[in-house]
Amino acid sequence: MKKIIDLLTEEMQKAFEAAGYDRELGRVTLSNRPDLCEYQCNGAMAGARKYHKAPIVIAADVAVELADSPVFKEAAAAAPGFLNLKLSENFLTNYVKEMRAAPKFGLEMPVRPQKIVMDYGGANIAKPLHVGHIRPAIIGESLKRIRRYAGHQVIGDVHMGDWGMPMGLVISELQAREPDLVYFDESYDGEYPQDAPFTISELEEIYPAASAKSKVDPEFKAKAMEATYKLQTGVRGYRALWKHIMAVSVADLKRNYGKLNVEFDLWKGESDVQGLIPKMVEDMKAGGYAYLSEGALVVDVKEETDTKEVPPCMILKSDGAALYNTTDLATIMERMSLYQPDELVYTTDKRQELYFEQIFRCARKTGLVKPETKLTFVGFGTMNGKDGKPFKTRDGGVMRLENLIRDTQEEMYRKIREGREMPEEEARQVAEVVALSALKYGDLSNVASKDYVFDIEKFTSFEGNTGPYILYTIVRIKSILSKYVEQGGDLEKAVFRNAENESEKDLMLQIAQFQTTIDSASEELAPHKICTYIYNLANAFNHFYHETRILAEDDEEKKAGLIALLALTREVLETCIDLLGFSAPDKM
RNA sequence: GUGUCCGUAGCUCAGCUGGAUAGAGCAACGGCCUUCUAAGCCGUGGGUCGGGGGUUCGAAUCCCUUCGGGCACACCA
Repeated sequence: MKKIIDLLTEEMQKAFEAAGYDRELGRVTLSNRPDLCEYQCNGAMAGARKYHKAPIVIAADVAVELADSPVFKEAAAAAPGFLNLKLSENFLTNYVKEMRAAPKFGLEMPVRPQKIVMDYGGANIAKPLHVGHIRPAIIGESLKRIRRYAGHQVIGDVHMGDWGMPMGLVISELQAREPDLVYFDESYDGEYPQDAPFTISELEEIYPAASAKSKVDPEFKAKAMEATYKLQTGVRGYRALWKHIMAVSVADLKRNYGKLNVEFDLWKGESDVQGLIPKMVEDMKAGGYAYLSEGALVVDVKEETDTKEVPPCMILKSDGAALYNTTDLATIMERMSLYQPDELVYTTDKRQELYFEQIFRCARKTGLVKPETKLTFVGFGTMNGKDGKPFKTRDGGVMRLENLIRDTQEEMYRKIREGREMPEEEARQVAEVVALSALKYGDLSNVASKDYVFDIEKFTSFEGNTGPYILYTIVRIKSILSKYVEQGGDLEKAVFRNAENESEKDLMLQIAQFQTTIDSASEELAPHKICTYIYNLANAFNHFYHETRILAEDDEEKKAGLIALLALTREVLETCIDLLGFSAPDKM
């Protein structure tokens, strides 16, 4: 179904036309003076010059045409030339009624759905996730859900760092500790064991140890480099060991991302595209794109219109080795051939913007992507501590993501026990759900590209613009609805009635903004717009709730109408938080 | 140096395809629970939208300039 704003604009355009003015002037917007009106149109002022008339005269002419409108209850011209609009209750009721009956609340599906690959994980093998991984996970997951809901086909890829020196370091350290492992016996030609010779916690200890050792022990470093080389050239035992590292690590990553309610369709990594590199490089040379500069193989990506200097995109280092660029370009190539996507979306730290600009230009120039393939970079800011600097543990280290989640859960648990009578077990479970909302809403409610301050007190608060406040609102609604059902009511049969007061109408007006919100959040890749929306919606509901008796209403038809409104509010809120990547408990 | 993002209430932030009196939350203060979750609701105080100039009937929003800050600028990822 059409967005409410479009229906209003159509009605307004008809009125402009009927009054003898250009219909294009009839654009309706949300009111910025809620005390005066619900929607407004500023077209009369824009048309003043064209028609050599005072804006107020034009506005008055148009208002006359709207006198019998079935859409507007009131259309008043106000100085200097505003058209102040109030909706007819019938129109609004029908609109929300239709929303509840329609799939996705009437959100229009794209004429041509896009196939989109989203790259948003960036986890590294053999290294635990840390706080730096939280933003790509939260934002990327939400963007994926939003675009999917908007009707597109989205493939999420974690794109792991699973190749290169870190792998060699782990293998060498393992060899130093357990030289007798069969993997290091080059004469061995039997099957390797099914089970890995280490656990995830051992692995997590091995890597930092190896990394530290390589910085002070040149001999060890040389060994690690050799191991890296052997792995990359396919020495059997090293490959087998690497597979163990992968399996153990990926299982752990899945568990940790799972805690964040983050899922990937693809668990591909840098290793998957290594085989594509030689041909890609050859093609770039053969096509005349790549040339040697200061010993390195590069592709120029400057453009005429540049106002800044854009350095060339490096394909191979001067020693002939591949680098991150090489892998990223090869990954683009692989994605194009496997999935033929219409768009590739990268969600990474905004500091990588120039880098991706180079990569995108290079991919375009060398024909890795089609001219119409969209390449999108979504850069996010840093999560800072209260001191305004990148978030650190108390002793200045990098905090594990697991610990950040755990701390948040504990804080949430403490608050629940403080404010509610709830058995410990249940409180733990509720705390988990609510903590996730605190973490995610705290992140997503900010504009993604900006830095934000991680304030556990603020995020876990039940007051103000927070995840817990949204959940609390949902829980209140759920509670009433379940009581209504207990008393023999049927949610599906509840029929809307016209709003009888301002707070009820305002709630309906808020609900009717759903499609507009989802559309712009999807197009602009902006989850914070959904946060703003549900905060407004939750406020509208709480205001309404405060002054309306629902279950105590004697008039059964009226009660059913209120219930229908509650049910729809709940459905919209729950849909929205699902797009943000969290959910609500039944009680809290 | 070049480019880029940002500067809005004491604090944390919305608003920026120009529109009426610049909005929230927190913090402060004051009200509202015999009634569906008071983790709620209502109200009060708090601002030269960094400064200056311009465009416009109208600028937090667009343009220029200036100050202050963050970030990025080929062999890291």
